[in-house]
Amino acid sequence: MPELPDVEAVCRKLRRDAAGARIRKARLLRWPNRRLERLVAGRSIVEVRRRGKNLLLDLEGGGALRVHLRMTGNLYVIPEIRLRAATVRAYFLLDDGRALVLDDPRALASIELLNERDLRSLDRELGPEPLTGEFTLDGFFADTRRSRLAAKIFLMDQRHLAGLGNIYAAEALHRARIHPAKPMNQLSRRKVVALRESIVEILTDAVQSACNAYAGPGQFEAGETLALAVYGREGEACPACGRPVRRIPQGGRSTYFCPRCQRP
DNA sequence: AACACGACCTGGTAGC
DNA sequence: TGCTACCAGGTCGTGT
Repeated sequence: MPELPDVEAVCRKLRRDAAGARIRKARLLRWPNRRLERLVAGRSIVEVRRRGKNLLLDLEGGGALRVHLRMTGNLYVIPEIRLRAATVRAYFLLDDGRALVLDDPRALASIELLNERDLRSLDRELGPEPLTGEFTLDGFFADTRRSRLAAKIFLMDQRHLAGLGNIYAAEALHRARIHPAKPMNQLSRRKVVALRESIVEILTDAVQSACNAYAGPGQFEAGETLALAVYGREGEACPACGRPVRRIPQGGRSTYFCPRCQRP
């Protein structure tokens, strides 16, 4: 689930459901942490934000809960505590009887309490947000000149750009017609321009469709999902040229691309 | 610096 | 059916 668009959808939903609520009691089931439980109890959630793939729940009095959903995590508010699910890794009982739940089948998600200094260093460690004015062409281009990393690996490195993952890195490269193994500093300026535009377009669309899809339990679940051109489509026809999509390993993960549209 | 690999976890699915 | 092998949207640490 969670690359930037999915995390953004979760964030918007929580902003609606959790911002303003007071935490009565916190329980971390997967990684016992009495200190955190003690420190957040009684504090209100004043704002919910996203930085890259991190969810930040700002707390009254300073500091924030940082939640990273990793591969399969989800964070949501339910009307009351039904904690049957073995996949519930943490929960926060709210003053009004509802509960904020961190649900994660694979238990890879993480949650921690950050002070103001931690927040600043998190911000420094991450690259620009692709859907804001921080993501400038000049800044991005300059960054690409300093790296010989394969384009796909570069895009997934959160220090260059915050929020892309395996799916949207591959999709953006396909849209910009760039081979995933191309060394970043060998891309022409024209290609970097195209890549930047592709990233913004893809993520904008994906945020839109993620927000529709996550409208809420029971709500219109059926928001049309964003069509992926190459990700997960090994052997299927490239929507642009019809050649079969290929899968290659990169950095221990699968990269999907079209060998005709994306030449080395 | 770049890269390869394993670790963290569980669950779904394809193939035999 | 039951088993195995491999795959999965992310990051971190280690070693070469």
